[in-house]
Amino acid sequence: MHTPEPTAGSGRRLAHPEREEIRLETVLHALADPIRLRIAGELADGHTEMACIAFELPVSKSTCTHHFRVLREAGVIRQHYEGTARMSRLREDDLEALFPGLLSAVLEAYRRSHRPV
Amino acid sequence: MHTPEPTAGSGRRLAHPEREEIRLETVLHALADPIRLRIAGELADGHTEMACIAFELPVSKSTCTHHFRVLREAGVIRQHYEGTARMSRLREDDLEALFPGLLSAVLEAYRRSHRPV
DNA sequence: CCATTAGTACGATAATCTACGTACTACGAT
DNA sequence: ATCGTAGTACGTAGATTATCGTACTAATGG
Repeated sequence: MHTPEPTAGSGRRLAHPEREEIRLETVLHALADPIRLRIAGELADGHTEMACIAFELPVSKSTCTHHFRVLREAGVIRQHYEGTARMSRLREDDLEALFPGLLSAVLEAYRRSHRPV
Repeated sequence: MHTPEPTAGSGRRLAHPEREEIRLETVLHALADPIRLRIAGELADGHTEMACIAFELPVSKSTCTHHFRVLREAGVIRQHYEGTARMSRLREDDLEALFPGLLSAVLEAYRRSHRPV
């Protein structure tokens, strides 16, 4: 096997769960971390699509990679490459279909808790 | 110190966070565990008030205590003694005031995921 | 070709979490 | 007073998680 992978699309492969594979506990766990909740919050508020670097998170690059992977594997975000940048967006349609009102309630709660009143 | 505590009320003290102290991340974390999600689900569906033993959870007594404490300290449930039984109920009013729609969305999602269609 | 940029993979470490058993306490009933 | 019931407290083992640094890769631009 000298031709390991066709390297389809933009070159790098990203594993996403299918809609039916998304589990409630996993989604809640993904959103229970402050860094990841903030990522979801920023994706929801204005920046529907963002590269990882644009978040300016208070953690190292590799920790950042880790958190985006947790969100992606939980089914909270969808990622694809654009050049060297990995763009992320919320899977609002899938989550809404599976767990109606859940994501929007979390995001609204996030706004209330983390923004000055 | 021979009179350690007034032992008020039903005898044993239980620490609950005030409404303002309840944090979104902590609530999500509390609900992200399968056992605790199930507890919340059973409290929501018919048994507004239940003793710990009545849940028949597939874990030991001490683990059971642990999970109820996580839920209580997160602000998800309120507990009080009735004889030797510790009764639990969801803090629906507090959670609804803080995070509107969140608890009901989680519970509805739980019903969809964990009950046969 | 070389440098830069954006991000991954791997390995380590420290913290946190879940689970358990054992010993204990508080209440109610006999 | 003693017993059973419901649950806690404590110590601990094992798993998972968050964090980091270092080394690497893939795309873009000189």
